[in-house]
Amino acid sequence: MSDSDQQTIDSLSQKLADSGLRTTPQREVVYSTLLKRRDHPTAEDVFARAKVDMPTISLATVYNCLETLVQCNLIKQVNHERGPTRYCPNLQPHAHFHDENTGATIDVDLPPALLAELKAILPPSLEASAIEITFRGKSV
Amino acid sequence: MSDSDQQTIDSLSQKLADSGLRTTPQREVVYSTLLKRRDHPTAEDVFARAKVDMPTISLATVYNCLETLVQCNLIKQVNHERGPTRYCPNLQPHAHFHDENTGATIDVDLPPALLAELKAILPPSLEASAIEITFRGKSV
DNA sequence: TTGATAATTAGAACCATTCCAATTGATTGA
DNA sequence: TCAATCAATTGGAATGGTTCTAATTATCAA
Repeated sequence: MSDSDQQTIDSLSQKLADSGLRTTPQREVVYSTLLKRRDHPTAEDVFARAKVDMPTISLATVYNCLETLVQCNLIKQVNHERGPTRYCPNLQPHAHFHDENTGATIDVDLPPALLAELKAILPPSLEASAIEITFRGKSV
Repeated sequence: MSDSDQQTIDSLSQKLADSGLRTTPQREVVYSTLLKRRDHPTAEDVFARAKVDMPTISLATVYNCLETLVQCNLIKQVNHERGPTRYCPNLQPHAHFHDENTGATIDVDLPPALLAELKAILPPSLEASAIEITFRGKSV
């Protein structure tokens, strides 16, 4: 394991501990799987990749770990139409572009000013805790 | 049926015909159900409401009709996390606010200028055909 | 009217996800 | 150190929204 991997596992342990949760080998494998290839894998994708490092891990555990990581704010869920949920370790404010040609999900940085403008369109009675912006289209 | 209902059914027929599809009693009932209460019902909701006017309609037909209406650009699908798909006859550019208190989905008008700014954050290689903006939060 | 095509229908199948009950693993306190 | 307790993992069953299938019914065009 590289130094930077060890560092990210440290921050994983930190955030888990903050929520009173344990650092388990399964959680480490699932989290490092997401960091390794940031291509918005599904739970099944993560399962397949995690099994390379830990052949005994179960799909149920992958779901459990992903949910835990989401709750600890280490990763984000990405939904597109009714497809399977995808997972994303990018914590910066960003939008998603769904490429209809390839099926790929691409991160698009979101300028803070635009985020503020978006929040401003809400009537005062509505207080947003999260915004999700999704583009659908084709890459040329 | 009121004059305005008849008018909307006329535009339904028009758009269906444009796509080479027939105007059926089921499609009329499903469409008018969506116009009657614009509260983003699920397919099951639409089914329950449509049955009042047409007790023999089936859930499969409701799904078929909703899909047809989406394809004819008469209604929009709204997805939120992994909940059931909801349906919306509002064709103006708008965002959705999901109220965590009530579960309600609220339309929020989207200024054209903001829409343009959003499209501008995409790299030139990505051409968006649709944008979806969803807020999650609480109403106060 | 007749044949072709479109639409509806009931129920089966699907698939991502969640639930459940049993087991395994880790931590705490005697 | 050794229980006792609690957390986490596991395989498989169950769930729920949606889609598929095959049969029937309705509509249209010749």
